[in-house]
Amino acid sequence: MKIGIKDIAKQANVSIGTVDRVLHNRGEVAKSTREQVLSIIDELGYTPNLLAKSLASKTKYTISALIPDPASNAYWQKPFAGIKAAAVEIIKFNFELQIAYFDYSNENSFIKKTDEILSSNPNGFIFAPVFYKSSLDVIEKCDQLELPYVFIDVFIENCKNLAYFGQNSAQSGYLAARLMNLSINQAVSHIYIVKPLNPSAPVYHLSLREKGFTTYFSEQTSNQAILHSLDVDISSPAVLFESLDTIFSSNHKPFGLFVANSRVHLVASYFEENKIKNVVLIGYDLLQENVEYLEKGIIQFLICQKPEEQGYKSVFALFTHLFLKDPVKKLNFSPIDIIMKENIEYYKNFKI
Amino acid sequence: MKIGIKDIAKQANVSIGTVDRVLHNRGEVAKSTREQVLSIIDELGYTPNLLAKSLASKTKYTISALIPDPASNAYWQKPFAGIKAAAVEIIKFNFELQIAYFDYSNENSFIKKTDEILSSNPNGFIFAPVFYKSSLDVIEKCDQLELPYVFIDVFIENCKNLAYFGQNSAQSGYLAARLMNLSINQAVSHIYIVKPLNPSAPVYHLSLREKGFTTYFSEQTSNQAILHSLDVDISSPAVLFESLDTIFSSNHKPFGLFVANSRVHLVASYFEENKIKNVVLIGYDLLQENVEYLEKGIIQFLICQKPEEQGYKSVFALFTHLFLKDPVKKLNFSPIDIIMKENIEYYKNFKI
DNA sequence: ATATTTGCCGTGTGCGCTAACGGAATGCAA
DNA sequence: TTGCATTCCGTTAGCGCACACGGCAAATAT
Repeated sequence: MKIGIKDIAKQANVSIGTVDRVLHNRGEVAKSTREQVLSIIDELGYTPNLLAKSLASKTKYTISALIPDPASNAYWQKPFAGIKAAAVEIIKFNFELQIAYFDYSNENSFIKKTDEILSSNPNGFIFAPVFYKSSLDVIEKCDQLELPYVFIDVFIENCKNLAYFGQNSAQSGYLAARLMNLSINQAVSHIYIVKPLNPSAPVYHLSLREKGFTTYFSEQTSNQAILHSLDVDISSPAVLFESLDTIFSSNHKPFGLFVANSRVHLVASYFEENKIKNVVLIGYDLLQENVEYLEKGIIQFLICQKPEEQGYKSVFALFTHLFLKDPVKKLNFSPIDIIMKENIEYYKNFKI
Repeated sequence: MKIGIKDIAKQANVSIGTVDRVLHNRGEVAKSTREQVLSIIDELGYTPNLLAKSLASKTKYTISALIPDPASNAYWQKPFAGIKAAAVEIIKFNFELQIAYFDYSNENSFIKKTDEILSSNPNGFIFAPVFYKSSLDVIEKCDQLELPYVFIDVFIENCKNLAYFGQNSAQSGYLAARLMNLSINQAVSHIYIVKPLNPSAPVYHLSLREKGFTTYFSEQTSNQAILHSLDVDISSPAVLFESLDTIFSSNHKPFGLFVANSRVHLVASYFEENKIKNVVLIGYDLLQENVEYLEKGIIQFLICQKPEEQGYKSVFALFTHLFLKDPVKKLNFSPIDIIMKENIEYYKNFKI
């Protein structure tokens, strides 16, 4: 027997109107009766019927999301998908989702879009604070407006953000190193840490992942690995291939390559073209191209951090905060999935 | 502007009562008006408001679940948790969940419980068909009663089950073998496949996992592994330890052990007690004990197949079938997660 | 003294839908 | 013609809640 607003009204000898007023802090109720009602609510353990609530409620919520343009950044299609999936689920609770994009290598586009969003007065804001300086401005404005905001993918410390959904980048690099080390069976192995990125784009995850990777090997006592770091420009494939040529023609022949982001497929295409075998290749994220190279056996390991889920959960964090008014966990790291040829099959499709 | 039952009533020049009658096939409506209403529903793309629907609806659904007793089988606490989590989510849609248990090593308890459940006339049935023969009887009865049923954990072919949620056991064994092979760096390596089970309990997954494991090694051309199979009785630790003693004192010293179910912690405790190091130990499932041994470095890999999720999704399959009347995917394999010391942290807590 | 404000509270309507009830129209038998 | 099923359909009362409205008393003003 589920108890409702009517039951507590009867218990308190007041009308449901009064109960409703104390539930929503809409004032106009004597302190004594207010406390009376409150105690009965507590005693009977009343929880509102969310169905009836959103059916009767006229208040609409709009939440805005700002992420790098998925059209020009394959990785961000994943959080994007998650956000959209969450959007359709909460539309029935009078929630509307507005998604905007910025150019990943253009800070001004980020600034411009945030201005637009903030002036549209949303009830919640999800964004990827990839540009540190500009993000601090945004954060300050949000705090002033008392607008709840959620970080996705990138974390900035000491903020009043409602939540963060992303990865533990250093730990994933650490794990990648463990996997690389597992594969080592030579006396001396040259390992390359490849950091592929466009110039002027932020490098947040890259350096953290590298750090985790090197940390692992520095902890190994019987260390047979020699680590090299290699920054590559991927604005054109030719430039990338050239960089890789220098490695493979050096006298420090690579035993393995750790590519610190989702562009590992570019390196894999180099492997394929040059028929390179028996070199361990580890990278990130289940982009279609990466999946294909994994299945071909050119990539050995992909590390995946459920980016769809991050998008999905970001939206739901705001939903639970705004609608359910329940507390939200602030720091949320995704699981670090290890994907190999043998278990890729069941990770292909995103489902919640 | 969301369109509702009222809108289509107006369009069709009938009352909402009539519209409701055609929507629910409750008869008492002339064929001509029925078709008229139907075409308008189609034209306007009407989708019912589920909130209002379940708020107004008086029909209750009860779905029953029958699984091995979680109290005496640590693994089954996971699907159990998932089932319960799903139960609280659909309670607001007038769904009630009744969970019953049977004794994993007692077929009669299974038969008895299924009888009880079927005579209680539930609207849906989730069960683990671990006993093949008895399960066939249950399936036949369900088909007669036109009661939708979902298999969890164990799959029986050629049935009209609504769905199956479980693992691809052979593939997970195959993956385990790959991981074992990764770790091999000796010329000749003795690998033991350990199958721990109580006598008289079914062995469904065990043999499939073993098969997958051996298949992998049979496919390797440069095979340095010699496989041994070992059945052990875990009704008492002493018996298990004795079996392991014979292995470790043999002249086929193990390079690695693949324990084909969640009892790997028992083997790990043997390792700990006998200070066995540098032997690769691979097992299944994130039981608390297993997690501890993984973190201690005694277990190298745990393979996990999201058992909570299987329970959760089984319930939701029935929900979508009964309430949403949407189609349900029949065959659902869980992802095969590879868990190591370095990524265990983010798999510990079950969350949907 | 009456008029007006203020604090506090109950009532009523409706969100979109379900399902019982009852009524009008038709058919058929007495 | 009357009586009584049968077929078809409209009306209505909720489901639990939000929120506007109005009302009654006490407090303050004129």
